[in-house]
Amino acid sequence: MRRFRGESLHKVDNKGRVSIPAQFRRVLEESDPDFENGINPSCVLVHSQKGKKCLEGYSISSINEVDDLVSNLPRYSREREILERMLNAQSSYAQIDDNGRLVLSQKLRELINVSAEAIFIGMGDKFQIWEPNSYNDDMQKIEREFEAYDDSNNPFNLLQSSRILAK
Amino acid sequence: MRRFRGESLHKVDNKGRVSIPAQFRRVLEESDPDFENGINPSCVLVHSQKGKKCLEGYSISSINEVDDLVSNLPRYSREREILERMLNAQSSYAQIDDNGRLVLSQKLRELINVSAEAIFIGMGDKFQIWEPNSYNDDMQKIEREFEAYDDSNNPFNLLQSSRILAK
DNA sequence: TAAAATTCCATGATATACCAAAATACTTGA
DNA sequence: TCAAGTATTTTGGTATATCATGGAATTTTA
Repeated sequence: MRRFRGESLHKVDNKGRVSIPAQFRRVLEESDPDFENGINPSCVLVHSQKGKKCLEGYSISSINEVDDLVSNLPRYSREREILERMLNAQSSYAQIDDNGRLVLSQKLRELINVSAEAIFIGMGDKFQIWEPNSYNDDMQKIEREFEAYDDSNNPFNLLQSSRILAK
Repeated sequence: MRRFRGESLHKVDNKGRVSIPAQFRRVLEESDPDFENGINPSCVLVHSQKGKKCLEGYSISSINEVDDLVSNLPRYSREREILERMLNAQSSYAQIDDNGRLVLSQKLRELINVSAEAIFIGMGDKFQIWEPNSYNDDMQKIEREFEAYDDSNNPFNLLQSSRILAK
């Protein structure tokens, strides 16, 4: 599976239109069955936690993966109700236009405080959309947090150990 | 399968007419066999859950799924009797008109305390209709409930853990 | 026949599709 | 390695279609 990688800054016009980074588009195309039929690919934008100043963009196959897990929970369970509210109620389809853009509604722009520019961040099987300054703040926060670890409990160790366990 | 996503606020006129969010209509069209024949799609409105001040709208295919589950229970069991009452007796067909609206009868409006406005909430394979203030209250309740979870039993873990298990 | 419900029509607002220029990246040949 | 030509991406502007909504006309019901 192709992954979302890298950072990419884009203009947002007054209608909310933004270009999706071309490489991201390749990922979305690869995982949207509609694309086969000559239709522009879609993605799903999720704003899961209030106070979180970014949107998360999922390819069709990765959002399906998440939704299928939710659908496997008992239909009228409280956990399912909560997850549907957090994931489905706080999300929207976004179809890419012929020029490779999607539109962020007024509401979405306000949620993440975006006006003239937005930055796209590759996160593997999803990507994030931030107002550039908010992103810098968040990135600094993450870097500080990372530096505070010592060698023994560095997050990278988690990769190392599960790899060993797997073999 | 296309899913109901997002929140959408609509006017209700004094005859009880409300527009269904256009994206919701697409979902209903996709799953109503009648739509093929040029007929406007229908949905089923259920108002069963105790104390819950909302209606739940099902697409034809998802209400069928629920009905099939009920049908699998022993024909004369008490549980089945109860569920038929809650799901079938407390529900109604609603056909969408040419302008994409449905009408909420006086009775339904009173049940959920709706007058001038109603908000539609995407919940995956169904949607909910709320009086806007009631919805805000309910959403706050869910957020508080969500925050009260600790890392070990957060509902999102249900997704995460099964995802790892699957691999 | 009056009230209620449904269908039909009209319109401003919103969102989508279409076209085109500017900017960037890629290819190829010397 | 460079440079010219080509293709792709990003971006702006405009036209078109769809949506949400209100009101009138028609049908149904009691």
